Amino acid sequence: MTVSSAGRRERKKAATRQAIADAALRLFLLRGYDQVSIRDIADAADVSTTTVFKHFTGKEALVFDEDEEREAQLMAAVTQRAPGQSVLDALRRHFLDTWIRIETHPQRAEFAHLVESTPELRAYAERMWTRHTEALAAAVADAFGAGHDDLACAALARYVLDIPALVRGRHDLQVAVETIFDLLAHGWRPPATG
Amino acid sequence: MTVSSAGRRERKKAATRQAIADAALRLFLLRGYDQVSIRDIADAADVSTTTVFKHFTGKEALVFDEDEEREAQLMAAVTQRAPGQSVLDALRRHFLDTWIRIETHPQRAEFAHLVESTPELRAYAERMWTRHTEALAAAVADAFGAGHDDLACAALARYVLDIPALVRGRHDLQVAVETIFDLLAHGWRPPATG
DNA sequence: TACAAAAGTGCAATGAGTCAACTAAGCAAC
DNA sequence: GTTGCTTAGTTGACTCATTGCACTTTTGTA
Repeated sequence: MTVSSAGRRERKKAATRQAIADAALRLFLLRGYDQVSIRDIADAADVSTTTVFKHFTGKEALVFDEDEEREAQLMAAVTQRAPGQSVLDALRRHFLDTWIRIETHPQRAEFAHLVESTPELRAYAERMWTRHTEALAAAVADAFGAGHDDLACAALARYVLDIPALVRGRHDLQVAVETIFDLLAHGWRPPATG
Repeated sequence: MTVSSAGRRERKKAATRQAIADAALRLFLLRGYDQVSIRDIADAADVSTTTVFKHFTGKEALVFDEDEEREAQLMAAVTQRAPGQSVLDALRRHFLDTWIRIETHPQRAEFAHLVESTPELRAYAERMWTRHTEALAAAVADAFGAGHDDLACAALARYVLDIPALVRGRHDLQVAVETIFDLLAHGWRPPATG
């Protein structure tokens, strides 16, 4: 029975994890982050509170269950860019094409609002996002054969990862992203004022 | 006796606050952040634990008791820059002159190590620092008569405030800071290799 | 079948942070 | 000075996140 039962444990584990994440998100959206306790989530998912912590490092992590994917996409944008395309250009395209699309997806709206309206989550999201700085910096450095501690690469990585926070709430994300990349490519210029 | 006794309450309050902050820092440096409870601090300062929270918003805030000052300095660097000096230049000078001097001050070393070695504090410090983005962005925007929501100004503010995190741990802060400002002024260039 | 690893449970404990009712010190006006 | 308002501080109980431990159940495997 090795084949048919292979990974039953894995699947059940994944199912439990998903049940917890689903229950958490549902309750958070329904009542607000602060108004939901781990106990509530555990009950809704029909597990014990300790089991919740076996699957997630903390309450905040329950909200951001699918972040590795987006990091991977970002990394891929650099490492698997079209031949002849510059790193900066690859990143710009990634933001304009992939990132904006995801961010403006209708389903994303209420989730975004949840994060937006909970200071604790906003802080966590930002931390989580900028935490990928090292990985992206390494990818950029590799693209140039520079050392992983190269300052210019680290700066580019961080500045690019700041973009989501910077353009948040702008009416025209497209224009906003272009503005930032223009600054990164050509240097900062004073704003044009009447 | 209006003069000599004026604000005795104020002074006592300030004294209590200081006693708490001092006790906290002393214990943190002695035993490490995680190994000190609010209870310990309250006992050392001879107040109740609730009093601690009357003066400080949370445990982390006990460590960063004097941050408004540095924000004010930064703001002043922009608003009170020498005539004819560009904003970017004023900021560069501020970092090279004032910021590096403070950061490399001997007394600062053990404090820096405490923050450095406590992930919770590192995250908090970064958040605290970048939280001033709005204020700095407004100051920069004012310098150009632009609106307070001007994206280019917001980006510059955030990117400048990222500098401490970016150059942390570099052997030559001077060079590191110059590198970043060069990027901000003239755009990003691939690192020179081979 | 028997055994080891992993998933999950229950329970108790720690520690941060909040709340409400109370005490007492400062301060002002009379 | 005494009356009375304001506010710092106290006390103790409470909620909740998070951890550790000992235990049971399930699953994979020899």
